[in-house]
This record gives sequence, structure tokens and C-alpha cells, in this order.
Amino acid sequence: MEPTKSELEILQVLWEYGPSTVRFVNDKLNEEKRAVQYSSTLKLMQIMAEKGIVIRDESSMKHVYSPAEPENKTKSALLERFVDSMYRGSASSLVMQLFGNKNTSAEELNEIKDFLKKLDQ
Amino acid sequence: MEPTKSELEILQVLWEYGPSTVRFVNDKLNEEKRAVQYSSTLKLMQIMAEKGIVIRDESSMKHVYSPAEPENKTKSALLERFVDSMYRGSASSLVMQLFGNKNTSAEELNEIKDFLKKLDQ
DNA sequence: TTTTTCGTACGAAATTTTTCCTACCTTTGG
DNA sequence: CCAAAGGTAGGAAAAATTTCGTACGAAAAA
Repeated sequence: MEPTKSELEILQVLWEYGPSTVRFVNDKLNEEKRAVQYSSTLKLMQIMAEKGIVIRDESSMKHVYSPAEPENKTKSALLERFVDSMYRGSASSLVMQLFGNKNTSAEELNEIKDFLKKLDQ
Repeated sequence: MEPTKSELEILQVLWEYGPSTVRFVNDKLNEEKRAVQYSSTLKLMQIMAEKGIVIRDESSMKHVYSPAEPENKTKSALLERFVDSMYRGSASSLVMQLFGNKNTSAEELNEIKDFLKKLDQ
């Protein structure tokens, strides 16, 4: 399923802090992103549960939500969609754009080079 | 300004084929993406013109639309937003995910390696 | 026990995005 | 000239997304 923009924000909180209550997520959104009412976050997380984007543990009164899919799986899928639609599936085009226009630190470059070397083996 | 999903599809046609009429864009959308009515595409492109995402040449009866910003500028901005929100701005994280999960051809890998070498110089 | 606090559920409203109907004008072919 | 084809403009409707008010129950505090 396709997370919307707001749903993605919520997923990011769950990814970063692990399974959480609505209250916790709402607080983080307000701290880190933007003002939003508790009931709005609640509603959105309920919708996400219906859609199967998150799963809800209702065993205690304070429901605890977790991502239904592993972080990497979701991110990979989104990244792949991005590459496909923006760069016709060419990963190298994306990488060139990424480093062509942006100032990337030497460390980051080295990390990547090492990583690519390992891929060969 | 933020192109929406549908607006992005239109931009992609303009990027691929250059300045185009609504008719042309609509045909391409129907060929390459999905069924959509002429008047829908027209409306969307008018809105994009209002927003300043595209510019419109009205000198002839068949208006010709072109992207207001260079392709690379828009793509870079979108890519950067993507990296920031999904990978906390870490380009290397993104690259690792890209090649960690996906089968990338040897050619693509070589392209990238060459590219990274040149970056050093 | 009573009150306050904090939780969920639900529906409706607001907003944003997308779609398309209709009117009307211009060009082209007969 | 007249009809047909093809263009734009604009408004309204539909769909998708987001927001939040309110009701109500459970837990905690007084």
C-alpha cells in the first residue's frame, strides 16, 4: 500500500523510536515537524491500521502501533519507485545527480567507494 | 513550488519530448501512463502555468508549454527532499540502500565508479 | 466516591488534488 | 458560406487526503 505524505511522517516516527502510542507520535510530530491536533494523528493512525500499513496492539488501553513492514522494505520500495519514475530506473543517473549538484563530504564519498568495492566481491 | 503527482507526470513528458501542446502531452499520458481526458490534462497544465511550474507560449492558437525550471534543477530539488526526509540527508545511506537491495548491472556500477573517481579530481 | 485526566471511536468538515462537462472561439475542409 | 474538427476557458463535481469536534469509557487523582 502507498503511504501518503502524512502517513510517511508517522512511519518515520515509528521507525526512529520504535512501537509507540498515538500520544507519543503526536508529541514527536509537534516537536519535530508541525502543529497537529491529537485527534488528527489518532485518526490517521487508525486509517493506517485499517490499510495495514501499521499494526496495532490493543491489549492495553493505550494502543501501541508498529510498522507492518520492516523499515528497509518500505524504504526500498519507495526508493525504487522514485528511481523508476524520475530516472527511468537508472540508479546511476540518480547517483550522478545526487553528487553532481550537492556538496557531499569526503567521508560520505569514501563510504560509498568502500561499499561499491565490497559489492564486487 | 511543489509539483503534485499528476503534475510530475506532465513534467516528465515535457522533459522527455520538449515544449509541447496539451494535445501532445495528453496523448503521451494515455500511451505511456493511463487513460485521462483531454480536458483534465488541459486543466492541470493551466493550473501549472498559474503556479509557475510551466510557462505557456500563447502566441499561436495552440499554446505551447515548457517547464519553467530546468529539468535538473527540479529533479535535484526533489531528490534532495527525498534524501532529507527518508535518509536524514545522508546520501551514502541512500546509495547503499539502492545497491544493497536491487540487482544493479555491472555497467551501472562501473559508470558510478568512474564518476566518483572524477569527482575527486 | 467524585472529579479530572487521558484514552479511543466516529463522523463530519475542510482542504487539496483530480477529473470532466459545457460553452464558446478559431481553423480547416467541403 | 457552413459544418466539422480541434483549440481554450471556466466552473463544478468527484475523489483523496487531512483535520478536528465531540461522545464516551477507563484510569488516576483527589
